[in-house]
Amino acid sequence: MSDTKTKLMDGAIAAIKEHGIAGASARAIATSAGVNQALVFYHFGTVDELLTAACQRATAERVETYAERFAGVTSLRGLLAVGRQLHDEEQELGNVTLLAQLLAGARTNPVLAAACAQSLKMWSASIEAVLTRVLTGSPFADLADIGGLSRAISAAFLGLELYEGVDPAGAAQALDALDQLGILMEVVDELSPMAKKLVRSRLRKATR
Amino acid sequence: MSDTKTKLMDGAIAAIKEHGIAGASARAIATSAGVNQALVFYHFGTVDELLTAACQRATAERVETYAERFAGVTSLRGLLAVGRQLHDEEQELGNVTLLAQLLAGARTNPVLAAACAQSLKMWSASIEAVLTRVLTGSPFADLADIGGLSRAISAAFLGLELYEGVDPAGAAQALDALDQLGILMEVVDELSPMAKKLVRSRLRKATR
DNA sequence: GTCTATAGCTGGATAGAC
DNA sequence: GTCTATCCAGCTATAGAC
Repeated sequence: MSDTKTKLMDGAIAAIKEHGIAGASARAIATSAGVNQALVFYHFGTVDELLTAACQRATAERVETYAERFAGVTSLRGLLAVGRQLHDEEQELGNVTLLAQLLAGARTNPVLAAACAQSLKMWSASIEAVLTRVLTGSPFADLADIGGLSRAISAAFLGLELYEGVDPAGAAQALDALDQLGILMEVVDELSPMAKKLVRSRLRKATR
Repeated sequence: MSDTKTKLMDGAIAAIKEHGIAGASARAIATSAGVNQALVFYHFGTVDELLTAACQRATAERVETYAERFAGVTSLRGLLAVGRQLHDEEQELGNVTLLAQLLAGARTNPVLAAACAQSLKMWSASIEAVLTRVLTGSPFADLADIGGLSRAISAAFLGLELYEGVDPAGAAQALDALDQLGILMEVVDELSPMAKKLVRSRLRKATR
């Protein structure tokens, strides 16, 4: 991978963070990257292709960074705690903004949509691995759709990111509420075997 | 309110739905509205001001439409059922896309950000009213922060909307998982008084 | 691979006739 | 209030020198 290509991908990410997806033009990207504007087209053909490549690389990098911490999670609340760390750190770095901007852009851009779908899958897969580990033996493990739950969690964090942009206090409040939901699930998990059995059968009945 | 102003707001919404926030130019909006491009500036000063006005009007209209159905909700799962209806219908109409696009645009546009914050508040307030009614007497009513929970729900739906754009099957799966969470909360709510008391005390302890 | 220069287009915004 | 005409900025993309 040539040095210029890397610079351009970094520049693309910086430009989206600074100007939003609408302002991430070849010129803005080249300026951020400190290279000539024409090189965008030489190396990537179109701006969209560059954005796509940058998106994939950035997500892979971030998922990698969190892999270790996800691996250490042993409870639902622990997962949320990592989620909050992730939210705070990525907020600071502007990385989830990035994904939200790319997703908004993906609406009217099929190339970008494909890249975004893959990025979301990377995050969901990380969460799914944790959930599978953590929920084994709990009353919902056999009933709940772990894949669905991990996607719901990914989506919630995505929404929170957008929310944060316009109402930071509200977003913090929402995170606290999610924590309480996690507590609820764990509390149920720690009930006496009899109570647990009851919950299990009610859950089963309700899902029919 | 003059006829042209109304046409322009309708046109703005149509343009965002069709071209995304990045493609909602004065020209595109005027074409959608069937009026002259210069009238955007005569009536609203800037494109951003027009987008802001259109966003507020559209949200108020939609919240109004759902007020009655929200008022009829008597359980958490009932709320989610209305949420699914809302998700499906708004998906069909493209209205939540609209909000997501506006939120993405708000990142780099303070005027729009203020309008979006108000729009989100309208939705959260609707949900909060339902939650307050539905959760009265349940073990989490006095512990859970209802305001936070309603914001979390708003955020989750927002995120799902973006998710839907790139992975519709995954979004549907996520909604099913949320339904199961609702079931869990209701099951706990229907436990024997003794079990309920236990959950309540565990919840209290865990939130400390 | 990298640069300059530029063609060709679309965008926001305004002046001025009606 | 509405329309035409237009200015100018910024955009993608390419041609061609180095």
